[in-house]
Amino acid sequence: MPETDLRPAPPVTQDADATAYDPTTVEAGWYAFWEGHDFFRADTERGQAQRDAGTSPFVIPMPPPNVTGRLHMGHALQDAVQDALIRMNRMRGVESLWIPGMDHAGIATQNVVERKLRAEGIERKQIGREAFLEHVWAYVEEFGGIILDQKRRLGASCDWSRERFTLDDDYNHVVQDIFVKLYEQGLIYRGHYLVNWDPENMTAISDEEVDNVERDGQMWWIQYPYADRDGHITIATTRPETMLGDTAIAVHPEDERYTDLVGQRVRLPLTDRTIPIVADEHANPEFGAGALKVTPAHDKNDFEIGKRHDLEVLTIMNPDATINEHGGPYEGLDRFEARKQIVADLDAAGLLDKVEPYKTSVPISSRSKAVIEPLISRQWFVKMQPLADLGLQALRDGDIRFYPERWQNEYVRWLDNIRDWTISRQLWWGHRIPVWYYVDADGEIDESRDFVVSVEQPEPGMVQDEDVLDTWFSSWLWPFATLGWPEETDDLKAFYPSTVLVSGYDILFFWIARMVMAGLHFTGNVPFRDIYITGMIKDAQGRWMSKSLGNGIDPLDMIEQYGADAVRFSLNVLCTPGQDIKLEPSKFEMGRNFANKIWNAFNVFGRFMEPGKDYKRTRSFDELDLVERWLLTRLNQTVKTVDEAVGRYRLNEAALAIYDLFWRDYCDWYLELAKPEFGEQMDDETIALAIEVYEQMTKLLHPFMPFITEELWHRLRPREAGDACIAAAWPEANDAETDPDAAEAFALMQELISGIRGVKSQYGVAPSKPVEALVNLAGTAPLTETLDAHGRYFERLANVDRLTVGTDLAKPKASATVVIGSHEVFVPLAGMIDLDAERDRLLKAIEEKEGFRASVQKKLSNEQFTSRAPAEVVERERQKAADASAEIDKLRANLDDLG
RNA sequence: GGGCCCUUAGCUCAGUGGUUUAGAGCGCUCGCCUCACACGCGAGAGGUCACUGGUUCAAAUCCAGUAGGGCCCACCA
Repeated sequence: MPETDLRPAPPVTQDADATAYDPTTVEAGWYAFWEGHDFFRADTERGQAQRDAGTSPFVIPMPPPNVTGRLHMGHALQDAVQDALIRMNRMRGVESLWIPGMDHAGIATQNVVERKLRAEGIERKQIGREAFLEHVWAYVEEFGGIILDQKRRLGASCDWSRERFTLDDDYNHVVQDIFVKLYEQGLIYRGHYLVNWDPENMTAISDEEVDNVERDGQMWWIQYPYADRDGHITIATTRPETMLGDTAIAVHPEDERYTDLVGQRVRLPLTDRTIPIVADEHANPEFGAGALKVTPAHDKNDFEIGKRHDLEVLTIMNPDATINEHGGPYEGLDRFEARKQIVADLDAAGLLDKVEPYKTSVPISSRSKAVIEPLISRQWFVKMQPLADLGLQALRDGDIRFYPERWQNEYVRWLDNIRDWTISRQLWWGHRIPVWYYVDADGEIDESRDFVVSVEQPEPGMVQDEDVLDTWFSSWLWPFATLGWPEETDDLKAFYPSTVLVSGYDILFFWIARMVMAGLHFTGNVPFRDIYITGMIKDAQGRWMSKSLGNGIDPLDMIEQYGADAVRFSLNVLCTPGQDIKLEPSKFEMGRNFANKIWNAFNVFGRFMEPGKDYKRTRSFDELDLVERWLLTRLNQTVKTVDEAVGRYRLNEAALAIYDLFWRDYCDWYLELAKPEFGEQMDDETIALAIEVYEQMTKLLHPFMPFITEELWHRLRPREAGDACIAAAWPEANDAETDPDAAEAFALMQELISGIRGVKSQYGVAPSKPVEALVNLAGTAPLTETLDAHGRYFERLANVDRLTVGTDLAKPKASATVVIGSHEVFVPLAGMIDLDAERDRLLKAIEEKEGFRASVQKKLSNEQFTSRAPAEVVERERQKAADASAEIDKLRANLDDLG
């Protein structure tokens, strides 16, 4: 063999009894073969040439998985879809690029390493930033990237030569560059604001990283005594501990109960402070006591009220959510401890009016699951409105398109209500914020001097901002940063914008919408034209798969058990765009069984092939046998169906169409007729046709089941070293080899044969027992000839040893009858016919037909229908009624005949 | 509070440019180790397409509403 032939050795032939397909050996070798031949690598020059010629290369940016992640079913689903699209387009001759890579995943990765170090007795803070980051890098070196190998197991044909990591040096540079640009454009600003503070990770997070969870809580009604006279005002709160930071009471300006109290002061219980009562529209007279405690430093609405009334903003918590020095006796207590204590103290002081159960929605950090504490803090933000406008405009202009379309509503809704993005994170693992500060004599940041925004250190001695950027601040650049932007690289010119993004709806806001905005803002172009939203994988009960529930299904277990091809095929069949998938392992049996079918079907002709011989058909289409012309017709129809379905991103429809073609048409009908009898040989012409169609189906199936198809590709014919299924030309529908008449004739024979089989089954005649059959056609001579010439079909498929075809055949005594349209089949069953059973059978058939005819006639008797519906439709209905009548007549005549 | 999705055979789901007798996989029934495949072959049973009303010649499909399930966003403390 030539040196460049990297084909794996064929799997050891299994022994005669073990006929089930074993994917393990077949799937082991081909990935190296593909990679070795560089089939995954997109060629920039070819891509550019295609773009110049007006055809865009086909490009998918792979959603980069977390560097420390493991493959889960969601990845497997999306990869199965993406790889199918990539392979299909590559076979079509479109330069195709699937860009792989990984995300540094700031908080997630830092947490993993922090936990690991803690288990070893090492605290992050003790060893310091630099040492900690060394640990993280070491961890990433050792355990990172496993997920990419797992994708290889699935057969993902991504271009590894273009692999990127969001924390690579050059990527890091791009991120920092972007920060500087946005700052200079006035789209990044720094400020003290109330942010979502995660006390567990001790960092700010964005609004999108907060989940609101409904919980059973309590509402406490608390008395605040007036400062200057007797009595009190009662407020209701779900968070009594925050009262330590109250700086006002608010009542509605038109709330008559309180109008004369506005401007007076109350004594804040448990502290020695007095605070004013202010009038603010935000207080709802209908809710609670109508009076509202105002804690500007720990509540978003209160913060706004505070601004309106120029109230003091008093932060009472430390970053770890313990009470700070403003909490007096409660200093040092955790916020929930403090709550208990404060409630107890209020109760003791007689200031607690009542406590009632109350459902509240609690903000939870999606990262740590800790309860978010709104906290004033100095952070960096991106001003989003100008970017959102771009994103909305792109959709309006039709520059991006969602599949399924309804997801654009979510996209629009989010962008319409866009809020500024908190991008700074108090972490160490991530892209350092490119901002520099002057230091004073004590080495502290000199707040009196302006900071400098710059990638490089502007002056010796300046210190860089300690914080890093939100992970998504790097991910949103993925589609163009991976292609070399901001350099005008050849890759960028050839492969940007990409074609389609395949992702789940869970990251529509986090990632997809932001990529659109970044693409538009920085490159002036959308990052991708199509957005294919997949559903999410759920367990059999419809619950999210999670570690804590232990209900996850590991794709690698499934690959081991069923094979990668089976997993990929099944996932593609199950995947209706935008719809969640309830998954259980048994779902993969469909794919496994199919792979087994494919494998075994090859043997039907494979065992007759001479090694090394290239079988080529010499017969023209017209010279082919009827079933062969039918098969080619079905093949060509299926190619059209597949192309059409894939054009709408309906890979499930495409996969099922090929499945049907292969199993129902090719195996169940064609092969059953093509395979030789007993010890006979298969002639070369038959082998050639069997191979030809099988080869075409191999190509159609390759995007879904790359391994088994590649294996069989090399068994079908002698192949040159570089000849591979992955690089084969995608089938094109051949109208010259499509014969609707043959298809129709064969379809009729299928019905007749099924009818005869049905009679035999009904009367308990063994399928292997030969029977006689008379086909009484409704008077068309050419059809008679056709059927007559193909008695062999009836013999092979229904064991009809004597077939009579005619137009005026008399029904033999003691025959069972099947009526197909206006045609009849008589099956003489002397001695076996059960008159009562036959009568029942015919009666049932009559009943069904009459029901059908009645519904058609009802339509026809409606004058509105006949006058208003298109003539063509009415005619079709008339024909249906006439056909049904003819069939019923035939059935009745046969019934009468029974006596 | 606003919005979206789902409800089709025992189970899991396709199908909604309106018009053949609504499909698949699994399960079920009957018969088959028919020399490619029991991960298989043949033949069957099984559905008033959640409910109500409307539009239409014609509705599983379009519109309105109702019920049940799920999700997203907002959040009057």
